[in-house]
Amino acid sequence: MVAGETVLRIGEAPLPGPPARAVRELERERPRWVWADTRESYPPLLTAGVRVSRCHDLALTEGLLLAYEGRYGEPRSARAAHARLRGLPVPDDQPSVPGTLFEPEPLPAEAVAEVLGDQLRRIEALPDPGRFRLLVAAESAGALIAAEMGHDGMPWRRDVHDALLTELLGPRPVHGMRPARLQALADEVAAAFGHPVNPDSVQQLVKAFKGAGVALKTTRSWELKKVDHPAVAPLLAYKELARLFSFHGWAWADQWVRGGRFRPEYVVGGVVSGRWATSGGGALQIPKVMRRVVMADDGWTLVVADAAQLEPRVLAAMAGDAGLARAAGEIDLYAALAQAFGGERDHAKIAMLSAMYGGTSGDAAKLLAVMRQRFPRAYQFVEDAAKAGEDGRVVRSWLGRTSPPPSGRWRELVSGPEGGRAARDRGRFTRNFVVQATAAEWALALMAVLRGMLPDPARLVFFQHDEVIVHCPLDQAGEVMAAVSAAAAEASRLLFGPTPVRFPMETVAVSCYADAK
DNA sequence: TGACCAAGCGCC
DNA sequence: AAAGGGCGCTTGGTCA
Repeated sequence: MVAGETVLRIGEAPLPGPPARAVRELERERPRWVWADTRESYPPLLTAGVRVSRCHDLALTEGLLLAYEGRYGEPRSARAAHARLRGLPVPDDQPSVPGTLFEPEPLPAEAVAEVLGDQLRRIEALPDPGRFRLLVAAESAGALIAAEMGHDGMPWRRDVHDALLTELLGPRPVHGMRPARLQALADEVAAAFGHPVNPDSVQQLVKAFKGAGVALKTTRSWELKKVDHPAVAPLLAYKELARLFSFHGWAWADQWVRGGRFRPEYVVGGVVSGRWATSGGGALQIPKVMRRVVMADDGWTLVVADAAQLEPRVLAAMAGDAGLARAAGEIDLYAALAQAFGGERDHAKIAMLSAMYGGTSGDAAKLLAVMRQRFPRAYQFVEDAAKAGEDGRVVRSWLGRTSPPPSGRWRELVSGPEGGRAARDRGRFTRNFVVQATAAEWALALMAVLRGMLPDPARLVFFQHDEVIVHCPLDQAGEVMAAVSAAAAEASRLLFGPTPVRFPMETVAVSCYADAK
């Protein structure tokens, strides 16, 4: 374990000396490092050129355990966990911004060992410690990967980015000005109304349309598209380009791209379902048009791998529904289901998605009835999750991640006149949670296994829910693609054991991300 | 002036 | 081709 200047492993005495060198030495035995917070301990090691293969992140584990134990929202830092053990005042979680305000004293190694021991005991007390141990391992591996991806960065060609922006917006404007193309569109909008209107202001737009005899509740794109007015076309174009300019324009690149690499800040488990979030850089919302900026280095390639139809496969495996699992043994799950839905692949797809997300529109009800009859266990699985949510109970993923409990506000609301609405909303959330959270676990397991199989110097450089990108030398492409496929099989074995459900990856090696798919 | 919220839209 | 849930991020606008 690593705590400040002290380095030791379980059952050993503290070792003196610079952490990086000691860690490098001990890493030869591939221990599982235990530390308070990967975000604090790992980046300095990476900077020193040291990588570790496995860890146990106390803070992430504490968060998972507290949620399982019905103590959602209690501080989850290792320091807080230690204070609770000792009956001391429990410090609030600090927003993790290293190097700002103050850096707390590192947690002593003895305290780290104490918290670890407590966590391991609590895990053993759970109904299925094996699954939860896998969850902890996967979450911790995710923390390593997130730190490494932040360190290595994703290839990002600033020259291509600049050319793309210039093509769409015009040359980079001086600070505070609109690019030429944006200004031209804004002028067109104003001309269409016959007076100046700020196209970034919802209020001004609604007022301007009202003056032109068009009543609008919102200025959402799909709403505007139904309106017949000369301002609509330039306004829609403006909105799209303005977003590009302010979200992923030159200023964004100045902040997030250095040395030909985009270095986002991932937040492992940042979404309640266990999906990752970002705390800057917007790595999970990069518009598709920007993918052409992501290019492999000379002599290297990008292996882009996408889990196909992940969520329905996860449901099939979890629910143990023989019929659905049989269909999920095929490459195209929806096509395999089509027969049950009158030969219509689209109907099968709508039925599955409605079951997982609580959809009610269009033909959903009719198709759900078919699903209930043909795939009763899968249907019942998500229905049970929805019922739990409506009743104010929590639900858990396959490995044991627990949904947040309902808020006090929700409990008030649900007993009021609009109670039915609040209950149904939460039912949709818990219905989706069990599937999305388990899919996130599968993806974490995939990445953890894949990371261990990658040949040096291949690197994971991007992760987006069910998609990964590996940057590697051209001559490693075949090996990496095979590793992706093997890792997917291993991830499904780890989570579900023997199952007819397959988890195919769509994998391609490309020099530019835009060429995938 | 800074804190906060809502709108809107990008990704899965 | 939709449908659902989840997020982050920027801007304008309000309030203290």
